[in-house]
Amino acid sequence: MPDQTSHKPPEHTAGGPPADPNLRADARRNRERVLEAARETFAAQGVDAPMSAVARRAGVGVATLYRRFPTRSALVTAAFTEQLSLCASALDEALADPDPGHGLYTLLEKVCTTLVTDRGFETVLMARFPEALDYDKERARAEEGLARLVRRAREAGQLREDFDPADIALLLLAVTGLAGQPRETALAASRRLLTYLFQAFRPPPPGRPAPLPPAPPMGLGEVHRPTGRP
Amino acid sequence: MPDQTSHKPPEHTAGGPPADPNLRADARRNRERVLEAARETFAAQGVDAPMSAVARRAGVGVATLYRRFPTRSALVTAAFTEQLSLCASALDEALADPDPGHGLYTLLEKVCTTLVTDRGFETVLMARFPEALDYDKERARAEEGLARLVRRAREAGQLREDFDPADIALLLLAVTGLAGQPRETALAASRRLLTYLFQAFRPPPPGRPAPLPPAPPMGLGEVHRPTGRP
DNA sequence: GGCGAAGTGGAGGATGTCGTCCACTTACGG
DNA sequence: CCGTAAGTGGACGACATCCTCCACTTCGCC
Repeated sequence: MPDQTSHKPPEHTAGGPPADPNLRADARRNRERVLEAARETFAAQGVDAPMSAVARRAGVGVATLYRRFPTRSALVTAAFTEQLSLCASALDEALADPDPGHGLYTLLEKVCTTLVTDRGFETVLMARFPEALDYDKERARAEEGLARLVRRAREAGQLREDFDPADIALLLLAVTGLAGQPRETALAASRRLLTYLFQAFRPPPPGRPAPLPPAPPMGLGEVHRPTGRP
Repeated sequence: MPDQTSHKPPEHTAGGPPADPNLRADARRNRERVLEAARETFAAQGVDAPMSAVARRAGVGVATLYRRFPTRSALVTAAFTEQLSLCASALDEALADPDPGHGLYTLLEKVCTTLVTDRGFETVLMARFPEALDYDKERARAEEGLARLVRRAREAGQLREDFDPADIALLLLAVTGLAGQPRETALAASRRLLTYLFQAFRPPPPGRPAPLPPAPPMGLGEVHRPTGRP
């Protein structure tokens, strides 16, 4: 055989869904249980929930949790990776849609639903955990794809001339504000807000000039992170 | 002199700006310093900032703080009373405006600016501290006034038929989502979002039916409070 | 001035979370 | 089977925050 000294490609990536395939069976099982517990706990109590709560819910000792996910960021990141890649493929679908306006709307509806349903996800999507290193690449890709989608929709006359890609971030941030409500309420609110905004995003009828104030300087990756204690 | 026995009208209201008039001079001074420190600290670190941080910033011992404001709610509540009553008078002005649409817009712009500028204020405005008892009456009044304003604006043809008072709460909640951004960004974002939404709130041109999904069941006082730890 | 009550600051016990360490258990290749 | 290394749970020390208690200081009236 060509080689042997355990010279595995160095952990090819961090935080991702690839549950190390050379993990003992029970360990891998536990890892999954922890991730699920994390999602549930975060949804119920927010991303600041005590680690021990996650461990308890998973039926696992804290040590296990800390061994698999040394920091809270790692846990949060890993817990929402699935949702993240779901968003990524939703973006691909949107780009493939022949009707860019429809594609954009569908995409945002999906993302907003996730935002409002899986509480804590905004923390990851909105770059609040910079430690999620490989997300940077992912995010750049997303940002670029979004910009393309927006440009196309605008050229197709489905978005007003003064629409700015930052308005997407604006919308996502706004939806985030609804996330505290009980699930059904939040869903209804999110749908309604989205509908309102999309109507406002369309080119205005010729009669109404309706100028906008300038777009805020926000990109998906540039949203401000809440200050830790100084 | 005509009278003396300190028979001041009994504390005409609670929780408000009327710093107990029969408080020793230095005590009253300290109370103000604490309130200002609280506003600053909350703005910088959020309403969960340690009480000791507030005390330190005010240049006071913790005991002083706790004597004046026995609970965190009391402090938060008191700290934002001024903003609250500012909002109340803004509502009165709006109701007095002969153009209900303009009044509503101006009102919301003021409130949103406050929301985005004084971080932590949403906590009070959005009923996150139920202990603020007298707010209940205040809130009921606000809710009623808002409903009236909305009705008038709708009757004047300045709001679409399917506009719902809950959409105001929706808007405020959405703006809350922007509050984490740095001040200037948040302000720009808030203005832009408001403009978008107000355009969507106008009656649609006859050509476009543009139905809305149902309004979420939210009143100003019914926003869900974040779960404490169970 | 001087005295009493109101006011004050900081120490300190209670509580809760973090993250590590280590003696025990379990999977799984031989 | 059985040995061993991977895996595990919970106890534990460090640390932050809460809030109370009490000896000392200051205000303001006589």
